[in-house]
Amino acid sequence: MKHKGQTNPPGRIKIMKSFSLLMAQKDFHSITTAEIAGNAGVTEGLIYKYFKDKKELLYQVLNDHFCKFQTKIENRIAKEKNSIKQLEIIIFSSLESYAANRTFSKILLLEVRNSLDFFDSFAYERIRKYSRTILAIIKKGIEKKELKSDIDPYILRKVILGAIEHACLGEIIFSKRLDINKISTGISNIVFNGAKA
Amino acid sequence: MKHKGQTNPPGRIKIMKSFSLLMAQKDFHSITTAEIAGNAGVTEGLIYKYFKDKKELLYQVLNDHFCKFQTKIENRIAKEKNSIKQLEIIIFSSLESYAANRTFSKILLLEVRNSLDFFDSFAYERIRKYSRTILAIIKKGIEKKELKSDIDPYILRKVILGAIEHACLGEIIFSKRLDINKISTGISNIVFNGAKA
DNA sequence: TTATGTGAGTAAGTATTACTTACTAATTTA
DNA sequence: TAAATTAGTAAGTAATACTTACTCACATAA
Repeated sequence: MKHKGQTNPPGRIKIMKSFSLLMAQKDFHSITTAEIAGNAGVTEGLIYKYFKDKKELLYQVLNDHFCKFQTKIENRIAKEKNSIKQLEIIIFSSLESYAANRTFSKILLLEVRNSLDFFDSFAYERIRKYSRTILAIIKKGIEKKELKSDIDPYILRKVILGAIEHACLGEIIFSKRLDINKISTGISNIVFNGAKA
Repeated sequence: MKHKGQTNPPGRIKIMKSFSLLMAQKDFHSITTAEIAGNAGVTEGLIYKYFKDKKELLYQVLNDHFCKFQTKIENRIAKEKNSIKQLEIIIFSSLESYAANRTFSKILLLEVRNSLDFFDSFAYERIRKYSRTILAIIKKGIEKKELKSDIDPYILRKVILGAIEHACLGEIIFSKRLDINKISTGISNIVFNGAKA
């Protein structure tokens, strides 16, 4: 019997909670279905009633977290008109979100990417949408002459996203503190003003 | 009986070649030890004579590729004195290396990071060394006033490495072509001159 | 009231897979 | 030439992701 995904029964919630908790402690592959079910207080079989496989459970957890982040950031951006300010909000908010939610960060930066399945998932579609938003801001910024006309919008997006992700990576892996203010102003300074003397 | 790692017997070479070939086709976790051994024309047991486990095989392959890359880039950098030029060489050479060797790129950008074991590996030590080289160039650049004195060397390194990695990511995942020249000059332009009009 | 369909959950598998053990055969070294 | 080391094999085993076939509770309609 297949689950239609309309309701959210207690078993399903318990499985996701149990999995999130375990993800905070160890990496995806070393978490077993027996563990997930055991900590959730359900049987292993139930996992497969609600999720196609272990990976889909991972993608669902990621999607849930990303959803909350996305609405928050969109509200913040809407309050600003200047494109550079908007991009600064994106840099700051992304760092803030990574710092505040380590499990989410670990999944997004380290775990989901190694399987091509992810790029067909609903969670990835959400990320693409976010990425398109950034591109739109950059293009608008060039149009309004707030950004240089000779820069490639796609490459600027890559630089910004890459810088954000790389800035968090070490800190996430080794569970270090993230000085959000310092890093976000540092990135903005380099990306917008340049490093050349 | 344990292998001491002094020699490089045919079986070991065949296993690494077989594994590299499979990595070009699918992701790490969906490659089985039976497949590796089968394609190499050896038995499964032999894998565990030369490698502690499947992960160590992955790290070894990465290490081999990285080794070649590192000597090449160090020669190129040595020929340059200006720190900005040196960093431009790093950006270009990294992109070139990622583009030329997809298997290596996939392993480095997508596969090794999800296990903490990697960060204890010999391969990671090599990456740290490379990373220290970049930092040294940046610090020297600030000293020589080729780079602005108000930028944080650690953050500039993060921006550069993040931009490089992110620039390749999509192209690696979806097997697209990489326009190295365009992307490397694009990144350099933004990082050194800034995006603000 | 009773029949029926459905969603939530369980119990007991199975096939696959990473890894182990205990063994040859060949080659090097003393 | 004897001993020790290295290269390699064959046949396991324990664990794990996933499957199958079932029960129970409950809503709704005849």
